[in-house]
Amino acid sequence: MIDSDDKPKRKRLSSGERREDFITKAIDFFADEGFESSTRGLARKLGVTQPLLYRYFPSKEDLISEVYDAVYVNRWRPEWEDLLRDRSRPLIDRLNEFYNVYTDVIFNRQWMRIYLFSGLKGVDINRRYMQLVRQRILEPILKEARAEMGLPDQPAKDCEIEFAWVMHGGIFYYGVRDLIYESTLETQKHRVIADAVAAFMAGLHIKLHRDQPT
Amino acid sequence: MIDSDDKPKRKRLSSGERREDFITKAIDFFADEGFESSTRGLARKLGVTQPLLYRYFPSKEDLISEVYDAVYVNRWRPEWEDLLRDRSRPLIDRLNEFYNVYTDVIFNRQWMRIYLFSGLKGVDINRRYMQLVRQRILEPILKEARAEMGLPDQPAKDCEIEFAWVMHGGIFYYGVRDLIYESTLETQKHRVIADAVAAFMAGLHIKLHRDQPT
DNA sequence: GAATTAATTTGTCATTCGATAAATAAGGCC
DNA sequence: GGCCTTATTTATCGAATGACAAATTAATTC
Repeated sequence: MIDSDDKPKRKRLSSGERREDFITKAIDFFADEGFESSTRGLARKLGVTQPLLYRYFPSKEDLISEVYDAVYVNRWRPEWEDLLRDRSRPLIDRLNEFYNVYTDVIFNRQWMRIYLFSGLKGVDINRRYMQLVRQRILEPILKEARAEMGLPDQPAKDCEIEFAWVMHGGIFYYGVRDLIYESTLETQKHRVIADAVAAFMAGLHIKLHRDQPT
Repeated sequence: MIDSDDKPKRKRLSSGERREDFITKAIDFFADEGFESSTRGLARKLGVTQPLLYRYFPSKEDLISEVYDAVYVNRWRPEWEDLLRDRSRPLIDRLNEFYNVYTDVIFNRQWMRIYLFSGLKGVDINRRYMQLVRQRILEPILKEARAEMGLPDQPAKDCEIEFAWVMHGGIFYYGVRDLIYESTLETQKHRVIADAVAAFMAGLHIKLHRDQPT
């Protein structure tokens, strides 16, 4: 009557399948419980015994590294960078579309929590990720803005990059409030993005014209 | 010759002093190592034995609660709210001064890390803190903005509050990048704040006029 | 300076942790 | 259907954890 684990019909997976299953579920597990949670808890969630983990990963830390890769590296979409450089459209449209598709990827509980957990652990993968954002997103945005405004191309100043970071961080923090603290209002995401992008673009116009060297 | 702990001249503190010392150093310790770090590690840092902690706090979780209070509750300055309501000055000046003094308090490694650690733990103190920010900071800002623009007083709309959150979050995230990821540029804090506040105010002007019901 | 109080340490217990070695069993191959 | 490979489990180790009880010692009181 009870369909408890009366029959320990343990399913046997190929090495590759099992490994993939481990990583996929480890993302959920560590996102929920943090990286300090036990390998036994993870094994329970996986439906296997704890030592089996050590047939696939030499240590807990190695497993965690693979989680980082699966979340940060594999979910990055190179076409985002193309989108931002498409000069057939006004930059403000590109920014809106970019932040909508970008947040489609990163605004989920897993991504956000893994990002914050790993940041607090001090692993350098976060620093590398932020360099990626700066070089592949923010600096191209500033380059496109100068082009659209008819200004000569030149490397972005520090304070311009920081200004772009404030918009980016403001949008990011909306996701944190939504997914970590679960305390956003009912405003739709695309509306928040539209307002943030509009304010950024207007502010940047003033800023770039003012900061212009003689 | 060696001034090692040859003489275990253990200093004896009064109950009150010891307790205060514990909390002060526990803030540093947990900010550095996270709340999952051991009470033995904390005791080592305090220069006492681990069971002594349990003479002052019934459990580890009780000690952590006191750390929250010391960081969140006790560092809030009610005069911030007065500053924002001082109509003898332009709102943009008040915002600049507010965010400069506010970030003087929260932009330190302790505050930031404790905030992020506790947020991921899911304790409700973060949610309460964000309610505080909304009610005591953001809603007053929107009220002041309407007054300065000569618009009738009315409760802020959700999307207006979210717009204020984006500025607030953008500035906050600057602190995170600086103190958690240690990867900000050399731009001075007050410059970043000035740009963020200016863009917010300009955007808000447009937004409030546009959103105005007939 | 002896007696008393209370701050602090020593000693310890039951769990839980990451990790390893050895035993077991499921599935593929001929 | 028996053999062989290997995926998986059982059993276990040593270290670390939160917490408690009892012993010790520094400071206070008279």
